[in-house]
Amino acid sequence: MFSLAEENYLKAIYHLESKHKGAVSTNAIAEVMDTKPSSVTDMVQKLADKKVLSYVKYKGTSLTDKGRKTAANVIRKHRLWEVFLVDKLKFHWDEVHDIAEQLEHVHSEELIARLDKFLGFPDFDPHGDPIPDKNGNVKPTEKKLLSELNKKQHGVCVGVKESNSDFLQYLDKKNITIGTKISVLGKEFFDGSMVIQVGRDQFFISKKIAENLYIQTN
Amino acid sequence: MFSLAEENYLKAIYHLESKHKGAVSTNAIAEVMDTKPSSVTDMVQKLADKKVLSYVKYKGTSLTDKGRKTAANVIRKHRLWEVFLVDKLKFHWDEVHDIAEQLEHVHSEELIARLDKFLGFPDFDPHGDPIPDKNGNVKPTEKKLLSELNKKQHGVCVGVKESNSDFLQYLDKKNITIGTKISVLGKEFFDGSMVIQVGRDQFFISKKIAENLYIQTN
DNA sequence: TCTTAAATTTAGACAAGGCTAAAAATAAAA
DNA sequence: TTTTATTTTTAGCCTTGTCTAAATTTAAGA
Repeated sequence: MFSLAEENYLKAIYHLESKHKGAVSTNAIAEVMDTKPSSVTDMVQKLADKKVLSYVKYKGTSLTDKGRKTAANVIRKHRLWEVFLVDKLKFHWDEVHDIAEQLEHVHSEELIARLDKFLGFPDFDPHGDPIPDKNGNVKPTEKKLLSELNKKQHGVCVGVKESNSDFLQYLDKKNITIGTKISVLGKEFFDGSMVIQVGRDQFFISKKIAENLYIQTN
Repeated sequence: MFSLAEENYLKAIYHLESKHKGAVSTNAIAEVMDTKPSSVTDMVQKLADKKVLSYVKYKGTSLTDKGRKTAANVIRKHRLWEVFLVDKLKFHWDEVHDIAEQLEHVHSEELIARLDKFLGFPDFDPHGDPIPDKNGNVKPTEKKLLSELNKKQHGVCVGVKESNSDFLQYLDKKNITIGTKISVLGKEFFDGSMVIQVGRDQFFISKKIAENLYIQTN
């Protein structure tokens, strides 16, 4: 059994590993955890003792299989609770993160199994992120960023990369959500901006927006 | 905002106050919290500083209005989650306590408001205990113990006093649950035992059982 | 009322997690 | 290849919540 703090560290390291390949640096962990590097060193040594990550002084850490599984399980719980909050309690997708952050630490296998069933065994959370299975495995998905599409291509929005509140609210204003069809009408190579079509509306979006929207084409 | 430990102390003191009138003793708190009296003294002094209870050395403590409201709110959350676990996730009523014990500490007013609505604004939890409202008020209910009934009286089971797992499983075996009609066919004054009718079945129950079942008559 | 027993509090210590300041190791620049 | 800058670790301290052992207060019995 892991403490709340330990679970949060494992989760953070899991996310960092999936972004930048190779060992995760102490400073990187400190930044996302919003703590001091010295605190990270302490915790990382403790977690290494518990065999959930391997740590080499001054060289960084990486999760062991056990650590990766544990982290994936916390993320599984987080995302299932997010589905519950949005689908059942009718929260908006930009409101659920902090609450799920608390709910993810409730310990009960049975609870999660039943919640999963109650929600209809969802594969994705409200932001389009995949929900790991009981064993911590994540189905590989072939999605691309909207910014990778070219003129005249189209696809369906299947997720967002960043999910901060401002961005999600922007998407709402533009009626873009998971499942929305998006067509690229024009693309400016100078700054990466695009003109896209969403439903009957056509509008301009910046490169930054296009780089944070995942699209499935086919 | 109160810590997990503080919320648990407030809850325990709330329950103790409702059982035995007058100030709550340090030892009594230590017993239900499963800690040492010295730990209780520390915490109680801290909570007195926070104005949620009044404490007189060697004399015991009692909740202030603020403390009572805070405690009732934790209990409100606990009971709403229990309703969720039983009604929606199909847990059995003897399985939900430990999970609700964790869920009750999730902080979000909005979450509880929406959960309440989702559950249809229930008034009682699966054990028949009343759910306090947002302001910490509990509707006074006029229920009596089955042991207070006499021969030929009858009523409907509206709750249980103790809710330990063995007792709840006994009730299940006898098909007694919230809403079950119970008639007293006979009562032995020597030991307080009874013969009761539940559905088509008639059977003997001990005084101890009868003292732990709440009945509404009328 | 005096004495013993029970309840309660104080003092001092510990583990978890975090912080600051200083030391050590690595990386970058001259 | 030195020197400087950055990253990481160590050492020592703090807070929360807990414990044990000892001291103190209250309650009970003779």
